[in-house]
Amino acid sequence: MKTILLNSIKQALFSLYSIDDKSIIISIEKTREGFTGDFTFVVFPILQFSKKKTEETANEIGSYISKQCDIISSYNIVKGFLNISIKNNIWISELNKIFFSKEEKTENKSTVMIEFSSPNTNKPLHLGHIRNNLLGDSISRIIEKDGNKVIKVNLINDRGIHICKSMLAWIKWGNGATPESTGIKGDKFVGDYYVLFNDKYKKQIEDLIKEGKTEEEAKNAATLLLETRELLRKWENNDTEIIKIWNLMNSWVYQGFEITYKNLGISFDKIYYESQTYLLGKSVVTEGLEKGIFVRDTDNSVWIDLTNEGLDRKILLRSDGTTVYITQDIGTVLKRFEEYNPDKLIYVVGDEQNYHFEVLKKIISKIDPENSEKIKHLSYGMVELPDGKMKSREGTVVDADDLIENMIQTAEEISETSGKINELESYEKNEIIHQIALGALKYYILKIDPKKQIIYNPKESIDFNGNTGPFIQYTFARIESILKNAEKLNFNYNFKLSENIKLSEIELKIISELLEFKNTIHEAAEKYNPGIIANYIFELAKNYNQFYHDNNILKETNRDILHLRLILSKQVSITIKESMNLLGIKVPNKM
RNA sequence: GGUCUGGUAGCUCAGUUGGAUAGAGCAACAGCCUUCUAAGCUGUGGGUCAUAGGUUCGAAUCCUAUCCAGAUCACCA
Repeated sequence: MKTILLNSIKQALFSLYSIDDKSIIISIEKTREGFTGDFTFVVFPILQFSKKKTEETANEIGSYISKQCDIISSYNIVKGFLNISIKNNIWISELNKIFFSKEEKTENKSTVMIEFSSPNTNKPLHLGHIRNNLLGDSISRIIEKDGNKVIKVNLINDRGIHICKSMLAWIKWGNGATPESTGIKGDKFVGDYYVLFNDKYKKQIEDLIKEGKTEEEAKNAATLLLETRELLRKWENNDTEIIKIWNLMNSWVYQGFEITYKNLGISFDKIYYESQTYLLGKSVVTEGLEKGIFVRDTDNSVWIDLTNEGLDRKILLRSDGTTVYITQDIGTVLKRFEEYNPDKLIYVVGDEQNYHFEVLKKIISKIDPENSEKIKHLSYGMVELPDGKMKSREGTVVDADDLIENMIQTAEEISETSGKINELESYEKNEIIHQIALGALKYYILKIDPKKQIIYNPKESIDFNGNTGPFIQYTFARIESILKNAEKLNFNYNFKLSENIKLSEIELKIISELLEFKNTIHEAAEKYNPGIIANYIFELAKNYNQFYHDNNILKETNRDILHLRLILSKQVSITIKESMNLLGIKVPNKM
């Protein structure tokens, strides 16, 4: 419909003022609230070609297209704005089209690999990780829905000096305790030992300073740190005893993560472990050295000089030959292109690493220029508390499991008061409450533009009214209830709507929104922004609620109008379900 | 200090790539349940779009400077 209109305008411009596509970008937009019309064409840019007055130009275009194009019912002009109204029956025929068109399976346009989550095995998941997980999961769904093949990957940070800290603490002070013996969730259990290590280490340093050492000396002399380093050496030399403990502790963590992932409804196609990838980049660096991309310093460390490109010098191999963070990233990038040859490789990582990814792209561009352009860093703002950053060491962390548990409790209370699902079986009730709790949480996080930071105030609970997940779920449940009651009317949905119905303003608005669904998905996929989907559903649900309030659908006596309203409702419910699914949110039939 | 990101109603956020009178939701206030689910609907109040210049028919949107907040610039990851 929009394309027909656009083409007609293009034709008008060409035949009236000989303007072709290339000399100017022609676009139409939705008519603003408060003005008559469905679409608006701004004529100001045309004046330089028409050399006529604004009104006159607008009039010429208006009368040309309304003769040419038979979907137009009327037009009006306000200043330089040409407002065009579309015939009523065209809207209905468009609704017929989307309702009866079978979901065409689009061929996979391209293959997109998305890395997200990437947890550290020392730290239980907190609200920051939740944002990462939800963004990664949602954007995967959106890109897939937009017609691409998506591979979701997770790279678990399971090695390094920090992992040795919790291992050392457990060996020294754990007395053989396990998550089973203590009843603590696996990832929390290990996380506690990490905290314990830091406490003891801090104390040791304080003691050393009291003995008269400087802070610097104390840090190097602390036996705990020396022992940790020794542990790391043993690990890297494949010491069987250490590897055994490492495997054991990791298995606890993974059991814990599994529960949280399941609660969040998140899964991966492939899981990488850093312990298996951390050596990858080394050979690439050696090759690069020979080609002169990298340089070796006098102390034997290897660097890349990016000062010409506005960045700094960056180390790639330490003087002792070991790799750093970015070295393994170089390796995994190249390996992924080799194994899967994705058209895009997206990293969902916080904006604190913007610089890291800038450097990574630059480095790859020197080794493999073609693929470097396919790397995309989906950067998002940190989640912070009103008084600053969450710090696991200081205990100012909003724990993922606790937060989910809180949400479930609130959902339960609200549901209890409303009493609408009280008579259900408890397993069914719990399922619905879980859906609502997670709907509220996910929507709350995802509706915000990823690049903005979120300040989460634990004292103000996440809302269940207004622009929220539950509001949309509620709208869906209401529609489902209507459709269920409508079954008694034995309505046959399989014939097309009569096009002679006069649509109300709100009906027209809803139809026009339904028509935008596909474009919205595409836009969200292009911009890597689930918030666009969230805003879209909210608008749709809000308008539907107004429509619901204004019309008693099932009491309508005119069969044609009843038919229209049922199909409209059904299409809205389908659209809500699909778009909520893009945010990873389930919608209940009752609530 | 250099670089990057953000600053829109008391609070949380939109603003379709430069268009008309800047919009929602919370919170406040006033209404609406004998009628398909009131987690809903309707209405009222609330703004120097951080500030100052510039670009043009037209700026919250583009440019420059300044202020505020955050991130980053490691032989950490």
